[in-house]
Amino acid sequence: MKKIGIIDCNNFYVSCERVFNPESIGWPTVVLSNNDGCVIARSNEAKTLGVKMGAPYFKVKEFMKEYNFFVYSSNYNLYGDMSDRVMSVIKEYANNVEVYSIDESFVDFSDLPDNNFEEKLHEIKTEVKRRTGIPVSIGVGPNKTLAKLTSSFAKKQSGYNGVCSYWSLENFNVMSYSMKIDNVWGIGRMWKKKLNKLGIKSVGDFTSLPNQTVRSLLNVNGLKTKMELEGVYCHEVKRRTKIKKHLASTRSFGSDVDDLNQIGEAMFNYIENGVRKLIHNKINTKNCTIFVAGNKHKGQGHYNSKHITLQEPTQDVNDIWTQVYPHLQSLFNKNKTYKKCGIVFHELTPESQKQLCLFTEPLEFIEKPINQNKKWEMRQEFITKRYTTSWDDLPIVK
DNA sequence: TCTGGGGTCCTAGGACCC
DNA sequence: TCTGGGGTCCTAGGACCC
Repeated sequence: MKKIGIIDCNNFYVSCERVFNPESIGWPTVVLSNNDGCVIARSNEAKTLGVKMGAPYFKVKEFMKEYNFFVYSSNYNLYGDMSDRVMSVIKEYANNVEVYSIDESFVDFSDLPDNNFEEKLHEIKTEVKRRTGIPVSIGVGPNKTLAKLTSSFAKKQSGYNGVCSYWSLENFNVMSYSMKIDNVWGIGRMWKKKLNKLGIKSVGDFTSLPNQTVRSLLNVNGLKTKMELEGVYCHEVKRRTKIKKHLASTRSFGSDVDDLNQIGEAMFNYIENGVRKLIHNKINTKNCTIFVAGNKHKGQGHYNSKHITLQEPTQDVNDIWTQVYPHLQSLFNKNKTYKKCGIVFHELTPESQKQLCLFTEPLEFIEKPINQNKKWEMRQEFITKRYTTSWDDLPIVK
C-alpha cells in the first residue's frame, strides 16, 4: 500500500511574518489580500476570536483595533521565498514531492520503512521548523484525500502534536459518520449543497452511496473522491512540470477608474508583472486574453474580454503591449467605471523551442501611458519588508 | 470610503467534417 | 408531420483547489 503524506504550513503567511516580527507571537494576527481588501491568513488567536477567512477588512477593522491585532499587508516576495526554503528541506527526505501550493506539498513516503515511520515524520516537522522558522502539520494515509483528512486532525487536535497517520486511527468507518462531508478535499460549496439535499451529511453517508449515483450527481472527480475515502489510490503524486497551462496577472484597482489612460497604465504594469513570471519560468506565450471589469460588489458586473493571437511566441513587454493596446481601447467604454483588469497568457512554450518566424512585420511600439495620480495602484498600508529577497531589506542583527 | 489572485479539470453544446 | 450517424475540436461555464 502507498504511504502518501501532505505537509502543510500552519497559518503560512502569518507564520512568515512572525519569523521577522516575533513581537506579534501570542497576539491575534492577520494578513490581508492585495489592496488590503480582505483577510487571507489568520493566526490561531485570530481564529479563536472568530475572524473569518475572507472577511472584508473594512468590516473588521474596528474590532481588530479593540483586540490589539497585528495586521499585515500581503508580501508575496517574502512568502514565495520562504516557501522555497520549506520545500527544499522537505525534498531532502523524499524523491517524489509534489509542490501543490505555496504552503503545502504532497509527498510519496512509500519507500520509508514501516517501523519508525511516525518518528521520521516528527523529525521532518522539527527540521523544517528549525531551519525555516515555519511550523508545519503532517497527515499521512493511503492516498491524497485521506492524507488531507488526517492532516486536519493533526492541526485541530493538539494531542497529535502536528502529525497524524490514517493507520493510527481506530475504527475509521465508525468515525466517518461524525466527519462532515464538506471537510473533505474535493467537496466544495455546491457539491455539499447537492449532497445535503439528499440527506448526505457525513463522510460515512457519502461512501455508502452507490458509485453510479456519485458519478452522475457529481462527476468523475466526485467519484474519485469517494473511492479515495474508501482507501483506493486515484490521484497520483507527481512532481509538477514547470510549464503551466496558462499564467495570469490581474489586479483590482485601489480606487474606481473611468479613464483609459489609467487602465492602460495598469495593464502595462500587469503585463510587466506577467512577463517577469514568463522569464522566470523560461517560457514564451503565443496568445493571451485581456479583460476589464467593473466592481461587482457595487452592482457593476460589466465584464469585457478579448482573445488575442500574438505574431510569434514572446516574453517581451513592449511586443505584447503594442499588440494588446488597440484591443484594450476597443474594450474600454468611457461611460463605465472599472475596478479591475488583467491579462492571461496561453499557449506557453519553453523559450528553447521558439521557432524563428521570418516574415513577421516589425512592430511600431506604442508608448506606455503614465499618470501623475495613479488611481489604479493598490493600497498596501501594512506592508513589511522583503527580508529574504532584497539586500536593502535585510534584517539587522544587533 | 472599503470585498484577492491564481490555478486545475470536466462537461455540454456548437461548428465543422466525412 | 417526417430531415443520418459518427467523429473531432473548441469554447464557455461551472465546479473544485490554495
